[in-house]
Amino acid sequence: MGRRPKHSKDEFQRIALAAAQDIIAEHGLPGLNVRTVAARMGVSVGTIYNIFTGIEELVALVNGETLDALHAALSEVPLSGRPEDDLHAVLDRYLAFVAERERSWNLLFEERLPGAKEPPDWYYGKITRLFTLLEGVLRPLFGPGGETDLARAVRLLWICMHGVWSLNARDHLSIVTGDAPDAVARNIVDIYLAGLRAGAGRP
Amino acid sequence: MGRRPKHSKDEFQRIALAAAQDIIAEHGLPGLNVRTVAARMGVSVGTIYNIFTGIEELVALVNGETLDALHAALSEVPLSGRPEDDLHAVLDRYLAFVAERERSWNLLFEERLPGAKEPPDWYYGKITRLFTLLEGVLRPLFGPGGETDLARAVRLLWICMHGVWSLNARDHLSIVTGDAPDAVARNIVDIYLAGLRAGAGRP
DNA sequence: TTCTTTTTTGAACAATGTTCATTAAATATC
DNA sequence: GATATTTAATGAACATTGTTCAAAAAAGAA
Repeated sequence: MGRRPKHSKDEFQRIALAAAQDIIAEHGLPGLNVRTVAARMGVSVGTIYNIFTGIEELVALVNGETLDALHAALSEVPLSGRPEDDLHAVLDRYLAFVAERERSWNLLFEERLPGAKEPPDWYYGKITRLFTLLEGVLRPLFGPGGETDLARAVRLLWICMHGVWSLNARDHLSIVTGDAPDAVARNIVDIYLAGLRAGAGRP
Repeated sequence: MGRRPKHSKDEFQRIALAAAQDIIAEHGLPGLNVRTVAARMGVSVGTIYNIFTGIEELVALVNGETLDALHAALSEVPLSGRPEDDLHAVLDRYLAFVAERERSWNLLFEERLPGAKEPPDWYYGKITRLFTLLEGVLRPLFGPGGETDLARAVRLLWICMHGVWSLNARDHLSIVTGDAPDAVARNIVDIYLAGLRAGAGRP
């Protein structure tokens, strides 16, 4: 009863993801587009649209893998329970991760499509998991009943970090500062942490 | 000895800038492209390339005007010499400005071209002028001889703000937080300021 | 009036995302 | 086994950008 697909949709998505990662590794983000992915998969462009609703979905998949890898990396950092020490330890691993995976990291900060669609549901989960990890680091700074403030503090810090990488990905960070991105990130974390320690972030 | 240009290059640039601003006001950023600008100017696309090296230069012009207007707005805020009060006053004006000019503001955070070229020289000046203004606000927090730290502190805060608007411009802020962008900005400023007051940002 | 020079034009190109009528292959039916 | 049915896969074609450049148009010079 009808032609059988060569691969299931999930298999196809995994193959497309691998193809995208190869392309990014070899040619960087500019080399990533529907046609190159299709060519490397050995299928036609139309097949990409049988698997995904559009290229943005594939990009989300790549970014999902990046977020997973980041979470895995940060999970391995041993924690002491001292927020300052731990946040710095996590920050070091974070910066190493960014340096290791510069190309796919920058894909997190690219907007590729004219029609802005929101990311798939599972994407939020991956972000939330990272926030949960960071909440574990900063929790000692907030008393019991401070979970809301804690959650907010983590997210604000994430947003600040986003500023660094967003500027850096477009080569615009140097308009603002002569410092390297990791130095900027460290500085921000230090000031932010001092602010939290001083009692800010609790309305 | 040759055909006379209808307008000088500078005149043409001003006309193009006005056309671009009209388009942004009427159709938003998605409506802004070489053809719409040319059409509204009543010239052909080729003429755009006689005036500019590419569309990115026109975008820079619009952004330059936005930065000028922001500087003008912030300049009018009366200052007391108390960093916390003054920074909050400036922040209020800043947030009002962003709300007033949401569309052209977001153009600051768009990357339009594949080939990344750096902004023209005058662009740096406009940014620097804003930093100078903010340095005036925060200077009391830094002793004499603290100019380097002061300059850095201002730039770091700018980068953090960039994170807010960069996420917001792509409708991604809601992935991270349920709070509105201006609330996020205020929170960040408060924590950052507390950190500076606590003595962070001085190596 | 004719020629020269310079501006202005807009058709054409390139790169990208996307669609959809057509083709091809696998299974069902006889 | 031959035919019909159904569904995956194809890729030419479209749409939308930014960009180029040979040709046309216009203004002054000869």
